[in-house]
Amino acid sequence: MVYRRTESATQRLADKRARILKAARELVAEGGWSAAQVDNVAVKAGVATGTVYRYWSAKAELCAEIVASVSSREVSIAKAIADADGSPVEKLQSAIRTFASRALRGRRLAYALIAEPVDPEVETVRLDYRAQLAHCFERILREGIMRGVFPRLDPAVAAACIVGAFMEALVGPLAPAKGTGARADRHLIEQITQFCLRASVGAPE
Amino acid sequence: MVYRRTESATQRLADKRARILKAARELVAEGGWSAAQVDNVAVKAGVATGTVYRYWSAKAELCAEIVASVSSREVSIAKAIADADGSPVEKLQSAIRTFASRALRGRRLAYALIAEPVDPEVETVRLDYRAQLAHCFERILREGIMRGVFPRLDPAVAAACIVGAFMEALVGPLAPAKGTGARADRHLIEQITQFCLRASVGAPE
DNA sequence: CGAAGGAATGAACCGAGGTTCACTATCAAA
DNA sequence: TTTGATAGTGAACCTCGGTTCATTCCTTCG
Repeated sequence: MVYRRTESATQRLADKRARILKAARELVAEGGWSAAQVDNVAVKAGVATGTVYRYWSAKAELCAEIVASVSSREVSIAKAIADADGSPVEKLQSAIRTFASRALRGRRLAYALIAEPVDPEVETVRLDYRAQLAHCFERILREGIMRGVFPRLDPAVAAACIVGAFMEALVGPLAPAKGTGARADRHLIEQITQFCLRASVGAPE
Repeated sequence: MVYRRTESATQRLADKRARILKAARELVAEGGWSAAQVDNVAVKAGVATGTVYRYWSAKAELCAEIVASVSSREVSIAKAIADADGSPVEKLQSAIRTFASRALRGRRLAYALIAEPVDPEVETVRLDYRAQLAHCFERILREGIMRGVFPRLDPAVAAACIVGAFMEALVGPLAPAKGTGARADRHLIEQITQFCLRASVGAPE
């Protein structure tokens, strides 16, 4: 008598896995990595502590999966922009604006994923994400330089500067997560975009 | 019979205090905050664990003092530049270059002081430092805008962008502390300066 | 229904690291 | 030299969080 999982049973498992993952992600989004203790996650997911270890062999793996799943979405968006048609200026502007506005929608999560350090294992995944993101900017910059519309600059350094600039301006000073309202957010995004654009392109509008 | 410390005894105490502080700072400079465990610090300072608590009531206080002492020097330098005579462009350039080159001399320490999170208590001190630093840039920017030599931009946001830009470009990608040599360092500093300058001033050279 | 095996449980375990404290060593005043 | 007070010691303690595992629950299949 071999136990064979029904389709619905498999589904239930997957659901539970997803539920735990979601709970963990939400905790990170609310209070950063330190809020995502295994016990907390379990409680929030309506599950026992040990159950978490049925799906991930260690906490670090769970965290890594959160980083990977959330950030892969962001990176693919950035890639799409970099690959699209259009002038480098437009693309750069679009990439910065898009990324900034998306990050603002979940500041705490964005901070946790971009800046807040974690276990070395998770760190690897996170740095990879950041590198990929920077790489998207780098490609756009490089294109602009080749076409002669951007001034001569080291694309790698400039890309890092761009990433750093909105990291700090968006999620850095907001550590106490002040909800400043949509109006202020728009202003912030606009200013950051201007800053990076001017730095990369030379002239603003 | 009242015990009164001799001058030399007081001196010895101060020396020991300084020695412990230095040991802790060096550990942070080598391996970040996590390397500065109380036991490690004590060993490095040639002192027993408990002795540390004779000079600081908690580890957080020791850490806070490290942050404060190192960063106050940096801030005062930045302030001096902001206060000096000269055109805003020159001052901005000088401030960025100075800060970047100083940070590069001790990347790991710079990272720990600028970016790496710690206990909330220490965090307060660190954020204060970062805010002061940003404020120096903000003042220079504001002056440039008032004089009409800088384009219109939100000085607070731009200052945050500047700080973030070199934070990322200088100490961000260097997590594995790659010693790239003086030549590469100079290039890096030059590029970052250009980037920030162009963003703030409009035209590069 | 009943056996078999996977899924879930949560209390106990364990290591890491900060902190304490009873004790010893040292120093200055009498 | 004795004595009162401070400095120094380091093993033990405590807390926090991740991990384990003996036990129980639940689902499938004969």
